[in-house]
Amino acid sequence: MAKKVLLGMSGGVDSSVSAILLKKQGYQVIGATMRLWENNNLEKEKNDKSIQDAKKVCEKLGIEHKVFDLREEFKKDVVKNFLEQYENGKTPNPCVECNKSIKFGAFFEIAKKLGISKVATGHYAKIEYSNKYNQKVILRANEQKKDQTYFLYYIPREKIENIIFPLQDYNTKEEIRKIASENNLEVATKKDSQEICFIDEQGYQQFLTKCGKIKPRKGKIILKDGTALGEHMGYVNYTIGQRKGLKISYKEPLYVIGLDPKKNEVIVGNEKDLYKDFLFAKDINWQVPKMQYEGKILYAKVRYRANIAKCKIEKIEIEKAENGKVEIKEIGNEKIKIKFEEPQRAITPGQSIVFYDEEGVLLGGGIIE
RNA sequence: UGGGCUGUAGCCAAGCGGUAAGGCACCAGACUUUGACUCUGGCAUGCGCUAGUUCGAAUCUAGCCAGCCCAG
Repeated sequence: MAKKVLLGMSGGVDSSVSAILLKKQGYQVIGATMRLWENNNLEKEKNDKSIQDAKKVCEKLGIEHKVFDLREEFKKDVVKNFLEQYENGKTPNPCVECNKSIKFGAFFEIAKKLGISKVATGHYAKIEYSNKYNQKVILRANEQKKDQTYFLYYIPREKIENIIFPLQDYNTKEEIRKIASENNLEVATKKDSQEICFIDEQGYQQFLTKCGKIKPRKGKIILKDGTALGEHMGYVNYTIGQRKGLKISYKEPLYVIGLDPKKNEVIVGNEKDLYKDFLFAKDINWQVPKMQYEGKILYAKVRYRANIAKCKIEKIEIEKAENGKVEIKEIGNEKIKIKFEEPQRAITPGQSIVFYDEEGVLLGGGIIE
């Protein structure tokens, strides 16, 4: 009997082609689309459309299609955290949390209940057995530009061996689209999705106000030395490194270099002020045995689209609660200090630092403080 | 009131007789699993106003207006 695999299908090109590839490899594929976020009719329609698209693909391929309602989980695990982080002046990356809790969390559990041990998604990333680490590891995609491993570092290590990324041997989106059109899939020309999936055209500022009940208050925009230059519309609307929307004319471009939620201030400076060569991170998850890496040279990305930079873990501390006891957390309880060889631009609290080895193996990552 | 200085796009600013640089801001598009960054494109038929000199004026002249500074 063919091995079963539960494939997450968004109705897009990538996951549809994944279905084709898995089938070709001899798997019994069960397609599944998740309802994650529905706050109004428009969003419901969007979800229904995605489900319809995925269903059509499954029908064409002669595979089973299921729909799962994970709205509660999504709200609890992803959206809540997203809102809290913004309120604290951080810039969260919900996809990281979603992959851990939803796509490779709740979705994984559903598969298990259905008696399916393998889960697949249309991510651009690779999984291979590594002799070096003696386990299956996630690797960067062939094409660096499309690589999505940045969002995958929170997947618990033991789950990797049951994950399949069917697109892993392809290099470009064009190849994927070609396969889709060769198989006469309507979704072949569907536009790439972008932005955060639960944020609509109105943008995240609207979202924070409506769903998070965050009331942005006006405040000062200041330079490092305290000179007031203008007024902001609420610190939640800014992220470090941001240039657009400050509405301040100055002798040179100004960038946000810090947020102060307590004083409700946005701190700006010039481009040079954006560079730092160290950072602290917490909630670290390692996907390979970590002990081999303390003090060693690693490669890391500080933002999804940042370049990979050489760095070193200077210090690893175990986080302790106020009573001095070691905190037990689901994800690691370490706090680490990273030192970069070259200063990095716009290191932003709430974003992730993701580590790789020199061969592109995803080692792990954490949240920047 | 007298003396001096200034007046170029939303902000800053070059130009000093030959047909309006640049920066910031803003807008549009590209890129994007971050409304970040980056990239590309757009952005004064007109230089406080009015008259004059000149083939030709933002540039020279006169008057007026506005703002700033110093004197009293």
